[in-house]
Parts: sequence; C-alpha cells; structure tokens
Amino acid sequence: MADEQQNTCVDCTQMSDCFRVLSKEELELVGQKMVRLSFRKGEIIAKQGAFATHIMFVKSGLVKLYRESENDQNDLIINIYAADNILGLSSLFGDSIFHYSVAALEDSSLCLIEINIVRELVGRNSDFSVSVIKRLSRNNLLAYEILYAVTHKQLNGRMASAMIYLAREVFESSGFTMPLSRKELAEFTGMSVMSAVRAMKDLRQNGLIGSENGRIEILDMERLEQISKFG
Amino acid sequence: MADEQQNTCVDCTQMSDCFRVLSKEELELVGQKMVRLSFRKGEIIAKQGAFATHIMFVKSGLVKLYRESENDQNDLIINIYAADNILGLSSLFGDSIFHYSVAALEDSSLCLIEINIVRELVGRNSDFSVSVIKRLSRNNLLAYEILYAVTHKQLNGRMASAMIYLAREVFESSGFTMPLSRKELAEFTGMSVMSAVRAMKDLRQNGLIGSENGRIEILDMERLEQISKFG
DNA sequence: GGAAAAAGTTGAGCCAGATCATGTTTTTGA
DNA sequence: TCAAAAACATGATCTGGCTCAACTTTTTCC
Repeated sequence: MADEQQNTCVDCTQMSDCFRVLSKEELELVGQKMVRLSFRKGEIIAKQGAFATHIMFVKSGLVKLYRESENDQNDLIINIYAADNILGLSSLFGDSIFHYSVAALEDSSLCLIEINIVRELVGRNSDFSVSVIKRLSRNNLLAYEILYAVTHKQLNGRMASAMIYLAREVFESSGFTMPLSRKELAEFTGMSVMSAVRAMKDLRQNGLIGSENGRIEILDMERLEQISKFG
Repeated sequence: MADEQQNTCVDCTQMSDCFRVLSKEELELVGQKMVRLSFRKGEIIAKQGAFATHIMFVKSGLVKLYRESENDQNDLIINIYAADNILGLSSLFGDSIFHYSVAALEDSSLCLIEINIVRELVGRNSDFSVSVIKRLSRNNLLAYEILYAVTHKQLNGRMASAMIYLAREVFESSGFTMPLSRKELAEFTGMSVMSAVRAMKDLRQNGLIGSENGRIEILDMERLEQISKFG
C-alpha cells in the first residue's frame, strides 16, 4: 500500500457512473473524504471482521472479494471486480463490519471513500441511491446464480461457468490473461485445487478453451455454454 | 389465489417499517397501485422468467424464494420469508424479469405493489430508499453466508445451520412447526432428500433438536452451533 | 371412509470428487 | 545467479454423499 494522494474528484476523468450523477458540490464533498491508494498484487484492501469505515472504488486493476475460512485455509472467492466497480456497499447500513475481505489480484489503484459521506449522499441524491440499489441488486442476483451453480452443476460445468463469467463480465473479451492461480480458481468454483486443474485440462483437451502460459482464449462459446448449463 | 381487495394503506395497522417512513400522501399513492391477495399453501406467487411488474410484501404467512432447475426437478430454495418482509426488490431496476420464483409455504396474505410506484418512491423519499438498501444488503450478506456453508460445510453442519436460521431469523423462537417438507429441506440445504432425512435423524438422535410430528425444538443451541461451524 | 398417491424412512452399493503421494515447472528473493 | 519455495500437474486411492430399492406412514380426494 503506497502512493497516497488526496484527490479533488471534480475533475476526475474516470469516475464511475455512480458518481456521475453527483453535483459539483457533492463531488467536492466526496473529494474531501476520499483517499486514493495503490495496492500491490496480493495486498489486502479490506479485512473480514474489521470496521467498515469506507467503501472502495476500483480505479484500475483487479480485486477479489472473498470470505475467509474459519477452519482450514480455503477461502471462498465470491466475486472478481475490474475497474469501475464499487465494493463495500452491502456494509453501508448494517452492523458496520466487513463480512468479507478484499484483496488485489494485480497491482491496483482504489479510491477509498468514507462511509459517512456515502450514507449522506444516499440521503440527499436519489439518483445516487438508485445507482447503489442497482449495484446491490446485481450482486444479489449474481450470488443466487452462483449458489445455483455450486449446488446443481458438477466440476466441468462450474469451471465452464467461471470461464464464461470472466470473459463476459470481468474482461468483456473472449481472451484474457488468467488473473487467478489454480488455488484461487478452486476457491472461486468451490472445488479442490486438483479438481480445478483437471477441469481446466478437460476444457482445454476438448478444444473449448485455449490456455497457453497464462493466456485464456474461449474457442467454442456455444459448447462451453452447453457444458455450463448441463455439466 | 383469492380474496382480492383494494386497500387504502393509510390506516393499515401492520405495515412494514419500510412503509412507515412514507408520508400520508405517498401511502395513498401506494394504496392506489396495490392489491392484496391471499395464497393457499403451495400456490405460486411469482414465477421465474416472468415480467417483474410488482414487489411483494408478506402481510401474513410464510413464503419461499427459490430458483427453478432447468434440468431435473430439484429447485434451490434461497430463502424463507415470514410476515413483514418484502420480496422482489432485487428486480426493481434490472431487466424487469424475476430471476427466481416465490411460492406460499403456508396460507399467506400478500400485498402486491406496482413496481413503478416503488421506483418513484425510491426517487422521492430517501428514508424509503435507505430502507430498500438495508434489505438488499442483508440479502446480500446472507447469500454469501449460505454460499460459504454450501461449499465448506458438510451435511450435518449445513442442516444445523438451517435449523438455527429458521429458529433465529424466521420464527424468532427456539421452537417452531417445520414449514418445509423433507424435499424442501433438501433444496434449502443443497443436499439429496435422503441425506436431509439422515441429517435430521442424526441431530435428533444426538439430542440437539427435538422433532415430534412436525414440531421442531432446539434443545442444545451451543452444540448445534459447534456443528454448524465445524461440521 | 377407504384406496391411491404422496411423503417419509432406512439399508446397500456406487461414484464424483477429495485426498494422498510424487514429480515437474515457475517464481521468489538473498 | 542459483537455491529454496511456491505453484502446477497427474496418477492412485479413499470416502462423503448420492442413487437405487424396498418399505412404512401420512395425506389427498373420490
């Protein structure tokens, strides 16, 4: 964690649509209660159990949101977020404790915004609160989707779903550099590391995805979706 | 589905805290765009894939929110809601399609409120939108909790978690009449019917819960929580 | 009120996926 | 630059939980 810098926000060129609805005055308010931080790959951005004092806007990079395991050291990766996403919204009005951790998957830059100012914005700017509700809703439906996958699909189907999700939702491209280690891939799909390796091997051998030194290419989306649905 | 009746809302004695923040004028507006319906046990209240034209307030009774399976006939029960809960909020601002079904677990009475008026309320009453955000956040965190349970705990642990959840969150009492069939219990905990039966048998035989003709009693909450955590 | 249907129970066997063991490749850092 | 550590890969074995099968109990509805 380094490279701290105050930011005015008003003249920020890469702000989220969430903040685009704010007035100039409100943006200045945010700027005063905001700090921009750089995180190296692997660094923890928010710790499960800690006080939720801020929300996190991903300015650049890639982060994972995950739940830590109380027994073993197998976490559960709930979601992957690229730039332009906001994390921590589900802790806005609850017990003010993070019920998940967030860590950088690659070198990332985030804006941490004090939670009080965000609460205030929800109160005074209805466009902003609509935006918050939209994001929470999306996360909700996605969680249901994953829950269904984990309970009803088997290994290859879950891995296929994960590949499709990464391509479509995270990278918005049929090819991408795999940001997850095998262990993380296992934690994302709810299987053991060995099973994750085998599932990836299967998809590759059947010509569904290409995989060369860390670069993933979706080769046959149609069949991949078939497996994702019925595997 | 029967017993349709228009309702003024203004003089409703059992409204949700969500609506308590509305002005008299806003409540009248809701009343005009609302209809109260009775559902018999088993009846479907909202159908996955249908247009989301309304949100649902549970006035009395008990309902399940579940995802239908595309292949077999094993659904996934995501949550159980007693009176005073609102369902359908995660479809407020998305593609306007229900991504889940809702059905009555026992005879229930619900107020169906047009989604447009709810959207409008979010826009003009910030206390209302805070209330919506709170509910969405709770659902979010709960989904993460369940996701963790399904991937990291085994049969008895998941069943113990389900019993604790029903007692604490749904019925707010250590004793309750089991509203779920064995099949539904299996769909709620992500296991087969036979495994659900065995898990319940296990909990009963070990003196953790009492179970006589449909009545569940939590006998040893401490040990039950142990199993829920490490089982 | 009684037959048919649905729900619940229990044991036996099987299989998907976890674990174990072992070797290879890549990354890290002194 | 090179050795130690971490990540990756793969075959062998084991097991938790699913499926199958057979039976009992409860509910449904003519």
